[in-house]
Amino acid sequence: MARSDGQNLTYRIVQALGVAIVSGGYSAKNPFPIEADLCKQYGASRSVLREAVKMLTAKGLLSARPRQGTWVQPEENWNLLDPDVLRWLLERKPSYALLREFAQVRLAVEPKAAALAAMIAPPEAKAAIRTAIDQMAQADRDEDDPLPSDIAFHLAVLRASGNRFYSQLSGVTESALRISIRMQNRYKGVRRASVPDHKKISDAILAGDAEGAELATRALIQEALDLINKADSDGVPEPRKIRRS
Amino acid sequence: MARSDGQNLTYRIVQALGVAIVSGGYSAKNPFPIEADLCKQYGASRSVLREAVKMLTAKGLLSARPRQGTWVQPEENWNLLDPDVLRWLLERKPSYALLREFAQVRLAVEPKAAALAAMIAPPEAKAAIRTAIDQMAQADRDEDDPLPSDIAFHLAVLRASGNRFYSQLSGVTESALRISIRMQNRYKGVRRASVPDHKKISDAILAGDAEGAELATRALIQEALDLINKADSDGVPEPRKIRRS
DNA sequence: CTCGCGGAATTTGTAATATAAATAGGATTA
DNA sequence: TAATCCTATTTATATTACAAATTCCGCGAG
Repeated sequence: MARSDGQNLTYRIVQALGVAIVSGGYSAKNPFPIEADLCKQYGASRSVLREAVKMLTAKGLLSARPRQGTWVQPEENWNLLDPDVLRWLLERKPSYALLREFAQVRLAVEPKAAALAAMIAPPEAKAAIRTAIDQMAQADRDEDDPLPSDIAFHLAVLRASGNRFYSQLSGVTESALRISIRMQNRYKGVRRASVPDHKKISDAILAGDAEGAELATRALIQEALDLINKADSDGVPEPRKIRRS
Repeated sequence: MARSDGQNLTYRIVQALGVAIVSGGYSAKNPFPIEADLCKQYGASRSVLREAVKMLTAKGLLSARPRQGTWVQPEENWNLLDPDVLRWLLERKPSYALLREFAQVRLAVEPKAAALAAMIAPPEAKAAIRTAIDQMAQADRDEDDPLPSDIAFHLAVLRASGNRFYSQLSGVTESALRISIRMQNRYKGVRRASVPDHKKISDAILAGDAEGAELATRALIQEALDLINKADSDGVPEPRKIRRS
């Protein structure tokens, strides 16, 4: 995994700074430090520190110039669709606004992905969908945590679409789905995901019914979106941070 | 601009390596070089070179380990939605497949963005849409290049949606739109974009007609998608590379 | 007093070198 | 043959030095 595993120093600093930045830890009255200070703060050499800063720059979080120092980019320049950035945001600064916007993305994309999957998914991709839905049902029967198979199902559909951008979203999606679904299930007061609703989607895809898959997916995600809006307007506290792994 | 302006050595190397990677310039028989060789090749110090490699790592293109060297990640790990990565891909290795997949994304997202814009766009956002459509009409009358205002229109709609992910896509979209629209216009044999079709969208948004905006947008983009598929099946040569700026 | 100019100071950019850590691959030995 | 150790290679980290960009301040001319 080339992710920020925290194995080596550079990635640990990327992680720490990335979280601090998206959490709003730097501002006008607490500007982003200069290299020398960051070195002291993290007890790292200038090399590693600069490499970490460069990685965050590549993700649109930072920018630097000689004599002016390094500063946090305005939020609209952040690469929100970078898996790391989105994960940091959702884990450290979850908000109904962000969950709603992400649900809107899902509402736009997943039904189309399901339709494409119904039309062109190769056998292996269909098998992955079938496996996921089976495991969901299994978890439901055993009263296990349905979250992993729920996520796996949505990812499998996105991948089965054969569209590289949709597949890409699945990487972005994993952490977002984790939070969305968890919130959804907690709010509903049940730990069960709605197996029948998911089954409807997979049946349609496996049967090659594009329109049915699209409609069923739209219905499922619309429900999730409605739930977020309801929780928001009901004044339910924002979903809490994820515990450190 | 924190983009790869080519201003300083690091960004020039990021650009050069990024392009080489997405163009498929490295493979089993031509593996990614070790740091020492890259330093010689680009006449750069190890510091700069490592910083450039780290930036590409942050975009999912590379991965490295002691003793094993640095290697190109499988394509499914690339951050396709990173503006740099997508631009490199489209400028250097345009293909109908990629254009089609991107059009599918637009088909999923832009109608929803238009609908949201109709519902909640603040006055400034609506003004931006109005300006863009006016300039399109102007360019049409004057027989100027309609491309810039065409792009501006689509970006304005995405931004007006108030959804940060959609706005994000607009950054990603800019270069993709440039190629898509150019291809579209060239293939149609006209340099004119279809002003009436765009006008229909903006009218609906400005009137607060969400459904109308969604439908009109879907129609426009479906047409673009059909065009790509037709050009592909007609065996029209792939869109050519963009000239160096 | 104001404007412009130049020099000093600060901060990132680049270079060069040295050492540590990880690990693949070969040599050695039981 | 198999387990172990050794060595070579490559990235990871640290340190130092200097270059380049740019702000800021002070000084002098008008």
